[in-house]
Amino acid sequence: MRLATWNVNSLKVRLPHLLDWLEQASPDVVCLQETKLEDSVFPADVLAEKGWHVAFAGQKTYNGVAILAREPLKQVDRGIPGFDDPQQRVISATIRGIRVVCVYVPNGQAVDSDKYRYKLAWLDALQGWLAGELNRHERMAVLGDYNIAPRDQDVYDPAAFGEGILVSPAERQAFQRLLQLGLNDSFPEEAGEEAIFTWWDYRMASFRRNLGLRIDHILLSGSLARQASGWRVDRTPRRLDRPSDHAPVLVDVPDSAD
DNA sequence: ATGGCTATGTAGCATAGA
Repeated sequence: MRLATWNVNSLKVRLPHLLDWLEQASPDVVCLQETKLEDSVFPADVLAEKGWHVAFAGQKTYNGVAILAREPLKQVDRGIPGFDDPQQRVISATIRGIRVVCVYVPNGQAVDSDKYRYKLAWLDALQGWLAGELNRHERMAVLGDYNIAPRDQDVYDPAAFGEGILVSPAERQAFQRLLQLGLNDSFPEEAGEEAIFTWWDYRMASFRRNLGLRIDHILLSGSLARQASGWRVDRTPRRLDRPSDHAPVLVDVPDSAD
């Protein structure tokens, strides 16, 4: 079972890229972020024609998340229970016995801004919710755009970022608290510096110069993490005309026979 | 030099992203 996450930065613009990529990369489950589409205009028909089951939670202009799967999605839930939020940033579903949670973590804009405080509160709510979810679901995957680079090596120029957003101690601590729940980063510890970034700024020819960040992550519960393999970033869609600024991240986990 | 793009909503720029 191949799991993937991709911040498409407008599904309207990126739908052709997505359809091509689904054929090329042959994932079984795909979490999308920043669809920027209201539910009434989500391209469910086009995806259904290609054999995809879909669940989505969108809004106008901003945010929006979706899960695509080769098999039917069960127990679809939207948002973080108990955290009242008009921003559509979370959708979850069970596919083939795996609880899949798709997250679009707030950006934070600037340290100490209202949006930064919202980001930290949001992460706190996410952690509280996932703690319980992990007790209910042994096989669980939390995929998405976390807007956090966990280590200095995940940033092309750590000095330039200092303690700003995406790398600030409070954000990194929030990420570590997710790991402490029993979620494991499927990113291999032994990975070098090559091909680990998942986002490159549109400006400054950042992609060509590989000035990027690793901010999209696939976290797995223990039983899944022990058997996961093949973590990788697929940079091919980032090379196309009018690309998303994020590249898809994939990992393979074993199919549960039952 | 702290910018440089891109997408959206909306009709010349403002907001947001990371």
